[in-house]
Amino acid sequence: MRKLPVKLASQLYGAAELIAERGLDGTKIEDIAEATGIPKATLYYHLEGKNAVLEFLLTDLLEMIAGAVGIAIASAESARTRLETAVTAQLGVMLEHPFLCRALVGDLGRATRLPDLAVALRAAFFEPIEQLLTDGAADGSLRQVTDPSAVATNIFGAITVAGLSAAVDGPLKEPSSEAVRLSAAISDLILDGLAPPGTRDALES
Amino acid sequence: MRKLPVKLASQLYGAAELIAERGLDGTKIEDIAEATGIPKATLYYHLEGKNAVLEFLLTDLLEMIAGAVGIAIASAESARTRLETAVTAQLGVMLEHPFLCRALVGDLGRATRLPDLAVALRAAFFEPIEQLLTDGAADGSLRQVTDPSAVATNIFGAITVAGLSAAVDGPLKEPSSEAVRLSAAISDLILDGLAPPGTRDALES
DNA sequence: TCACAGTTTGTACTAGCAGTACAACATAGG
DNA sequence: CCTATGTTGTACTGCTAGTACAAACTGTGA
Repeated sequence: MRKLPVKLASQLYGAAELIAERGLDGTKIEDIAEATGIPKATLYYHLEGKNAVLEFLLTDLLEMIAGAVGIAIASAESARTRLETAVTAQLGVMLEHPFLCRALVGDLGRATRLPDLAVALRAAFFEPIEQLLTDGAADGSLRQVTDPSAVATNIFGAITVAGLSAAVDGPLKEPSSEAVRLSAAISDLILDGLAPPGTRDALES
Repeated sequence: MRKLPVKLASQLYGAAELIAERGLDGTKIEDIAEATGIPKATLYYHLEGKNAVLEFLLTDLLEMIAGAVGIAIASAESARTRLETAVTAQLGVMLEHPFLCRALVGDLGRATRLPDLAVALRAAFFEPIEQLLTDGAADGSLRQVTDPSAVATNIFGAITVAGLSAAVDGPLKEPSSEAVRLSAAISDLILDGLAPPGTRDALES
């Protein structure tokens, strides 16, 4: 795949809503052509097919997430604080782009069958969290867990499903404040847990 | 859709792996016919099309999950204990049926566009958890949280993504012991949280 | 044994869409 | 003004979902 000219790339976003709504298979190339204003022949000149349209859009989303999370975890704060910031950052990007998220969830199967995308997905969502768990155990701001990789998957799942649910429920007027609200619930859960106060340390001793 | 004769229903499972591997759109009706041993004409006599094949398989999976979780939460234990049991139950069913899970994740978009299935999905995964949170706040075995619905979504996400990841990584020799391992990690996280011992109550006071 | 309803299955067909081919045209840089 | 590269319309091919239908098969009940 040649590198897409900037102008076309931006037009391509016009197809996101369509794909989110109907899925890639329910969307005809002609529909994409019409929605984006890019003629079919031009689409095929630059892209290798329908899948490439989705791949382009999703790669972009994942890069945005990876970027935002990368900034969040690069600060000098404790791992615990950076974890909270990273959660908010990821949700923030997801809620800013509900159509891309819906396209992602809608064609997750295809996405996981696109090898580059699977790697990008891991890099954007999963690896930063795993890193923070390690950092937190080191700097003492987070407890050492038995199975860090499984816990990272769980956190990743909690965040991602929260973001996807919100995206499926529809676009928001205030994406960033909603991101703060949802990430507060996640931090509340994964930091303090659900055991009633006082019972936790007792169980561990 | 007429009710499918039992014999055909059981044969239909032979298509699960195929659909998991390639997605529904990558799977030709002829392939399904060959894999299941049911001729194409017979498939169309009983089912309304490709989607109906997927719908049948996924409805079955969701019923199994709803059933297992239903048993788990019906016991007389504390809500906290029932929550742990329910997590294990859900993961158990998911890990027993990796191909169905992969088909589900692979065609999640289509699944969410099948209205019946979306309802079944909520009933199987989400609602039982929400109920347990309420019960736990009532019986004192779980802490009262600020936003129960958001927290339920997070737990639901943690479990589901754990199950789906395991399914995507491939079938297991020992699904039930793996389910125990994964659910231990989840319970560890959602009950005790990641804050180091001693810091939690201080923060809350 | 027969009649009849429902089921099974092979074969042939239709329709719609992804992707290709290609020629005419536009544009920009040297 | 010449050549590279990009743009676009049009026409075409090939594949596959889904349909049509007739022939055969199965079981039930009289």
